Amino acid sequence: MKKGSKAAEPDTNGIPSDTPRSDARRGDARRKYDPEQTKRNILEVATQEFSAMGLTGARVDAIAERTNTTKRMLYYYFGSKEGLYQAVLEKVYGDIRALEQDLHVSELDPVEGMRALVEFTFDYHDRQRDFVRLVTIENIHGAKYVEQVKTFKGRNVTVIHTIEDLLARGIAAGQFRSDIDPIDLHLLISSLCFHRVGNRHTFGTAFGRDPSHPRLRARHRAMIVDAVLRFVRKDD
Amino acid sequence: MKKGSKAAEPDTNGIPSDTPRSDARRGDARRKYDPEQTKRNILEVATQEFSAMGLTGARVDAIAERTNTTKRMLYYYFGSKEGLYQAVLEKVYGDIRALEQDLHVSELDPVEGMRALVEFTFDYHDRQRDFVRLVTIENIHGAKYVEQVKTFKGRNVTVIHTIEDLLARGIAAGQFRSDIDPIDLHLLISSLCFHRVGNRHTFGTAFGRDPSHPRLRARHRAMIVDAVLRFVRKDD
Amino acid sequence: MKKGSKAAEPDTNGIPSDTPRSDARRGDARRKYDPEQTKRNILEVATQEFSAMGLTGARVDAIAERTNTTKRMLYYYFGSKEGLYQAVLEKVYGDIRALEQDLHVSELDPVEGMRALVEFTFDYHDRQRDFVRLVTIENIHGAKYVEQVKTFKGRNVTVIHTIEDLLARGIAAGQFRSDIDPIDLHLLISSLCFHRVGNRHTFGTAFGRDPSHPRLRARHRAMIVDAVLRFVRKDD
Amino acid sequence: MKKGSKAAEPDTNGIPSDTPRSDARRGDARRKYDPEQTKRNILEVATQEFSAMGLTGARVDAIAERTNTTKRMLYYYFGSKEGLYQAVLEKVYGDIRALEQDLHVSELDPVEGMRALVEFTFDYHDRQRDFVRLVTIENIHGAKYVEQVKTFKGRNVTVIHTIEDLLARGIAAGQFRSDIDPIDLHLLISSLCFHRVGNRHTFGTAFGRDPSHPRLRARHRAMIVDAVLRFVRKDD
DNA sequence: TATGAATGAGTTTTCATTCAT
DNA sequence: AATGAATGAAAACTCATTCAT
Repeated sequence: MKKGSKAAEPDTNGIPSDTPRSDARRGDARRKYDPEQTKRNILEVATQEFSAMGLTGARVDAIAERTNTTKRMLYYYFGSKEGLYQAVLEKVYGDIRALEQDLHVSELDPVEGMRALVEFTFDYHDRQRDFVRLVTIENIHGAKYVEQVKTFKGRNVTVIHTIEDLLARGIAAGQFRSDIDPIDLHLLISSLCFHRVGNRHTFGTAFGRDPSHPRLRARHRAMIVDAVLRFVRKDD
Repeated sequence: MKKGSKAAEPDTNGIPSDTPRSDARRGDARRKYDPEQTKRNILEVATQEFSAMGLTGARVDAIAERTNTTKRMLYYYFGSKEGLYQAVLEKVYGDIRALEQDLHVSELDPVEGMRALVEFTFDYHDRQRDFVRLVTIENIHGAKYVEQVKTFKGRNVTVIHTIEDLLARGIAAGQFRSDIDPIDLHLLISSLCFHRVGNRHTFGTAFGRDPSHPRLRARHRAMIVDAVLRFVRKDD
Repeated sequence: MKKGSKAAEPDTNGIPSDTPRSDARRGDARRKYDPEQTKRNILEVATQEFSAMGLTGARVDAIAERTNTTKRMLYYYFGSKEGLYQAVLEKVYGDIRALEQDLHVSELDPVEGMRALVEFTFDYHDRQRDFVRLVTIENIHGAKYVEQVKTFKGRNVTVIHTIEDLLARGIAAGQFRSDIDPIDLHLLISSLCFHRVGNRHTFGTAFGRDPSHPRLRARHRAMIVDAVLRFVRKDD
Repeated sequence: MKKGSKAAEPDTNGIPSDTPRSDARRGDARRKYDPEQTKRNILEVATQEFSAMGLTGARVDAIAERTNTTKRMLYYYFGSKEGLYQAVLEKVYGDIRALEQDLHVSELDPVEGMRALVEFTFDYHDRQRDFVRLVTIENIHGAKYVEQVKTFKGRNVTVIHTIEDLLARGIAAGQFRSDIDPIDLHLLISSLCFHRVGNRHTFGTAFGRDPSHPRLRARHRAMIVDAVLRFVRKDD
């Protein structure tokens, strides 16, 4: 009944996952049972399925079928469909944090730092469609599952701190306006980066233009950076 | 099995629907056979249910129960769960167009017109959460249902025309930049108005701040208008 | 919702039905309501539908839709789905009787008479597929509906009398064997004429050869006549 | 809700199925998990139900109730009502082939071989009423389900080869006519054996004579063998 | 006589989850 | 640690029939 013995890799759009197989088995002989590997495999497949179908739309059978293991293991490790969904959310939020560490905007000039932050946010959303979709799905469910994800709240403070730092330095340098709330600015940036990915299907249908098309991608990136910089810039 | 005969009103947030009841029941006392009323009633309930639960999450039984009729009528008029969902999409997209007609931005000064357009867009999304949720849900499904809605594609051109007109007049008046694509601008405005509503749950969880709170609402409205105007404004 | 306002004529294979429209309205002014016409229309459509789908497979809605009238009338005139089915059986058995009157085998030489009878039986089954299917369907239901059809039993005696007469004259003339039971002979003839029509689909699928194909038709007709004559002929 | 654990045996009329129970349960006491047994049990019950009620008339619930398992297992193994129906067709057509193998007509004198073939065909149809009914039902459905049964087409060639062999040897021996098409002959034999079983209800109603009555049975058997032999025999 | 709307009981199918091995 | 079989509850959908006009 299984579609194949190898589960397709999730659509990470070229960004390597932080748990490569070769690395995970480092030092091991090829074991028959590898719980970590099994769990990871389930999580990968589940990420795709939940992302593609939503929490209610996803089918436990469908997930199990694309897995290297069976449905029973899914319950063995994650307890329930919802448990698996939460594990997926946890993993996905964990992935993004790893990337954010690489952003050292505090070392940049405020304007350049702001640009870097927006570009990073843009690129991340543009690439991590699964993430965008899962956030969307969570909102359909009133964010009630993400609330239980421990890593969730903490990671968001970081971004705000980054923005606060940028704004403060920009204000001090006479480059930025002083009346901007950092959380509002984060919302503004997020909006611009998120919407074009999350709602690209209805947008594409409505206007016959797919916002994720490579050509548009570059233009949107420039436009969003431009819009944000114009917004924060101090009027002369 | 029925919960009662009083169907809950949909969350239209004070904006009257374009098919007022008084008209539908013209002159009559509560008639037993009133197909239009029956269909409207089903659609209203279904809008809430689909909006709240998603296409897969919604339950036909649950919809029927909150209706004045039975499940059978739902199939009688809409053929299937998906057919009903599509009818809901059609209605919801129809509602926004009706309102757009009332915006006579072409009579306004470009800057004021732009402000009016953004404020309208902001207010609409802020109030019509069902609409925002349904669009989100459609995107989870890759917009495949809205694609089958005949009236959908033509419907959206209007906004673009409005924007084109505003841009042209603003450029002519030396107020606006001349390098802005109208569809991109629409996307930008939409992003700002949509995201804070659609993703308010995860946002609220992340930052302990509900973007739909009345106090934030006004600030966001001003911020978004400001951001858009700064974006389109011609540099001196 | 209706497919069209005109119901397609049943597949009578070129043999005119005994109740042509023009005839039915003879002498009438074009009346708004014509109960006989309505009934006939329903019966024609029902014949096709029951013949094509079986008693359980036929859908009252489907019949009504292809009718000039509505479902309600169907119940008005025929009481129930089963009532309509029985009316169809009655009509179909009535039709065949009308044709049998034209066979005057008693005036023919026994061998020629037998040939004529077999050819008539062959042609009738070959053309009246609806009849064959309905008989088949009745057998699925243990013939419990046809038992209530008044015209049914009577009409079958006629054939047996015809055969008895042929056999008697053939025996007297030294042409036919004297040990043949007329009802058994009728069964034999029926078998040969019925099976190739009733089971032509599985036969066609099994052997890649459609027994109703015109080329085969002539060959089968000759073969069956030949087989029957060889069977009844007296050995020298 | 279950009627009980004793599932009624299908009407195999004394001919053993090719998958005897004793073998399936080899050495074990009644096992709880025995997929083959479960599938076989469902198939047996389904054969009866479909045969008795037709595809549309059969009720999945009714089948499940007479089974040792639940309705769910029926879907687990056969996917759908139609899938189960197809599996029944496949089994039933498989059964007849198995028996055909035991007929070694090639070792017999042509006339005796032909007699043996006809008698086998007669006996098989006479006993396997379920088979006859299912074929009838398939024809109501235009053979569209049997067309999807992979094993079906190849299966039927065997009989034709047998007939070809008999005809060739009979012609060589100067016993048979040389102008007979083997498929036509198969159709002729089938007709005679099938019709009296498949249409015995209407026949019984029409002539007050049940063709499946033991006394008639023997007479029909002899008559059909006689008719076929007279048909193939070479004229002097 | 005629009609479109309405319906309750039933029918097929699906789904997350657990059991026996 | 792992598995294929099994399940009950619920979900979507259908159908012959009747009601109100």
